[in-house]
Amino acid sequence: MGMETYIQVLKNNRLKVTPRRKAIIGVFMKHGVRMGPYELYEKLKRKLPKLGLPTVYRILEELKDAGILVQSLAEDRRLRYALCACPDEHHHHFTCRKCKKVEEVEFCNFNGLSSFIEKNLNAKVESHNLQIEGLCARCR
Amino acid sequence: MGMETYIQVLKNNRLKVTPRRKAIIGVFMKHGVRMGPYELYEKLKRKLPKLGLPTVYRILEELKDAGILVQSLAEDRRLRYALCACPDEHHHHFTCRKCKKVEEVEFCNFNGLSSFIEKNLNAKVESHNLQIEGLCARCR
DNA sequence: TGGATAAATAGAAATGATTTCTATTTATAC
DNA sequence: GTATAAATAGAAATCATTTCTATTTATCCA
Repeated sequence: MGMETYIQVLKNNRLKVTPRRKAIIGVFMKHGVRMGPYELYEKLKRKLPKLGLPTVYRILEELKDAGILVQSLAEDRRLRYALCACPDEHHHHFTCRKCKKVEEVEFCNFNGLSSFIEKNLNAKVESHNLQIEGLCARCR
Repeated sequence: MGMETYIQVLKNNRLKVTPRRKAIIGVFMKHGVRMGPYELYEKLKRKLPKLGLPTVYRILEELKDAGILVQSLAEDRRLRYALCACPDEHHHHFTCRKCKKVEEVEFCNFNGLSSFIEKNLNAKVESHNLQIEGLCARCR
């Protein structure tokens, strides 16, 4: 998925196409790893010396809501973000615990679990979030 | 699962059976909902006026590592904890987004997804964490 | 049962991530 | 080009979380 497609997603979500937003998406496209606000801020402050950390926080949240980024909880109990290559269809992501690379997992067999819950707990399942970790092909 | 069993889990993990730890487990047994450090601190400070918030943070982390508690990420981007009724066998938990009650889901069909990842990404899957939310039988 | 020992805790303090706020700038629609 | 609302900078506040040290306590063992 190229920058043009992400720009289209921004527009679809009524988010303006600003240099900051494009720059942050660009960093994620360049480095396929998950990153936190401060890491992005550090990587961008040369090109964008006036960038503020609050702006990074806000943009990350907006991009997550738009489906462009996925959020995950890191070992240090903080949130990291990574690019989602296909925001349109439901799927999951695999993160390498060593190099932090995030890869798409275009597969989900949650239906069985979901109907188990609806049947056994009589509950209505609304969302599920799966965080998968391990070692990628290169690091294993 | 009763207090005696949790005490046994503490011992198995070489954690001392202290009044604080028992009190925190007790609060979770009484309220079957997920809670954060400050909520527990508030609920306990009458019975344990000398309890400190850092102690609560530490105990929550220890009980999570021992498998007595499960951790989940709440909407406010903070971590909450809930009791795990069967720390021995792998399973998941369902949280009601309205009343925050946490229920056991003694089922997991992750194998299919796992072998999909190992085959397609040539990665080694080491762990997965599934957060399931919705409306419980009472709140739906 | 009582002392030895390491683990656990209180309490104060520091840390630092995250959020809030206001004035200014900028992307977009017309 | 201009109007408008959205986005941003920058400073400051907030507050969750962690660190540190002295003290207390659970547990082990004689």
